[in-house]
Amino acid sequence: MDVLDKIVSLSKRRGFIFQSSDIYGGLGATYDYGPLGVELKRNVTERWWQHMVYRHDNIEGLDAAILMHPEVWKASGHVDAFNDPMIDDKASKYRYRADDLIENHIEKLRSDGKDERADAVRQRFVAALNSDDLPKALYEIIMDEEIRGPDSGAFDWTEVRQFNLMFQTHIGPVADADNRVYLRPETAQGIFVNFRLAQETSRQQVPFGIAQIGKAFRNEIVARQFIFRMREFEQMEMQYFVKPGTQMEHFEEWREKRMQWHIANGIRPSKLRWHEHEKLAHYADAAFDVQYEFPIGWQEIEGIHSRTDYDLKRHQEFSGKKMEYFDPYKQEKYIPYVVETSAGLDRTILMLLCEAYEEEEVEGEERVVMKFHPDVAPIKAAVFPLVKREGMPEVAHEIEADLRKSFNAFYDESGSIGKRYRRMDEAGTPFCITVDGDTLEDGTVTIRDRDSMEQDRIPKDNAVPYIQDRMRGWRREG
RNA sequence: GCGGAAGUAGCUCAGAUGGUAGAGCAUCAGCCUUCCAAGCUGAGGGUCGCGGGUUCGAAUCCCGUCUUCCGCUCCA
Repeated sequence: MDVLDKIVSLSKRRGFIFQSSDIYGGLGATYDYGPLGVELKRNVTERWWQHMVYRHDNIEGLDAAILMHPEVWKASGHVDAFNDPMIDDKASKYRYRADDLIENHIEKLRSDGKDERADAVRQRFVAALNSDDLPKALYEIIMDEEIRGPDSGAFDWTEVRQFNLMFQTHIGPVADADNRVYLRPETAQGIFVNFRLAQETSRQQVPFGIAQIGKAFRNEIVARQFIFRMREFEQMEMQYFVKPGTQMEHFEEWREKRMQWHIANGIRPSKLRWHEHEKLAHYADAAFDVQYEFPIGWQEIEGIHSRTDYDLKRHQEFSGKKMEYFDPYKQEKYIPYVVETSAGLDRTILMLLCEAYEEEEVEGEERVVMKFHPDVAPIKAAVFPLVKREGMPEVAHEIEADLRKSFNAFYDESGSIGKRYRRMDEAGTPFCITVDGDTLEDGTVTIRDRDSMEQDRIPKDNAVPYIQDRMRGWRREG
């Protein structure tokens, strides 16, 4: 059983993450956050909002709708980019993009010196891309050119089928092509289309940013690896609008800030790295991803992209509305450039789960402990009466009620004290307070540290400041 | 979506050749216990993923479907 499987199992067992619609057999690549998971998630989004919006006087929040005008996705390029014509080689069972096959075929003709033929196919290909029935047009080219399977060498194809990665729905009770809308495949466009309104109403001046946390949807052909790739997922992103020509300095500034944020959440720097995009998307002039070393390998959790003025320009073109910013000092107008920080919230959660998961050996027994940074831990402290009598439960409940005024706390009197500690280890609770005989005598309690398993004895009334102090000084060991 | 494998209690699994289900852990209650899951007693929990078929009878055979895993394909 590998580590990811153990994390999946613990997530279900302890109430972090469940498969969606579990009692009906589950819904593919869709997951629900349980009682502990939702706390973890709220802590993360809260920290992100604090870090991005409250600590910067030039960043404003936004919460745009999931449904948007269909033209948005034409302007953004998603209608084209998220529609792939696919064809299967029946011999090898491999699937290919039909347009790629034809482009490669044209390349091959050229390298064989058959330029005339290549030009003819190219012409037909361009016509096909603009045709009303793209799959059929591409299929006919593949047939006429007798393009063979790259892996099998066979000429045995299925029809060309159109894959659309955007979820569709309809406005109004009657479903037809005229009222089709999409569930947003990314949150960024909600920021771009609101750029002018947000800027004017908040009276911000360039450079400034708009931050948003929200759901996005992609009808992924393959969506696996637990919550790493889901069909419904959540993004935390900020678009920073800057003066053209200054984008690289802001790009570097945000790269540094975003990396520090992950480290501040308790991720070891050795498990994080930058990945630079070799081939840039059509809109970008620089793109770096933050990657984390998951049990499944190094994978992206956040992208820092310099998107130029592509998006605002496209919306200006498609909407006919000006997307320019007027600089009152220099008396000049321009379409701002955009530096984007876009983090996957669910991937961040998975990263925190993977980072926290530890198996230790304690006196010959295995101990599973989630070493979350205390600030993201779902439960900050648990309170136990050592035994269920002599008034200890009552005192423990009083302490619990006191703790709950400051943060999420938990009470447990069931099972041996050691068992209760281990339960809280799996929940990642950093502190456990135990009421014992001495508490009844002198009002002190023991407080046990999740990571070291060491105990301090403190006055019970000092529990909250003690915990808050220890949370501030927390460092991941190792 | 294609190919392969799998789907039995919350978890990990056992149930040869078809005769209507078990274990350990977990959970709950009680006892015991003055600090790191291991004592005692008892309880709850499964129409064996779902639907259909074959059969006197199916967890066990056949078909479909859903889900998961692996390999493709895709990935702003």
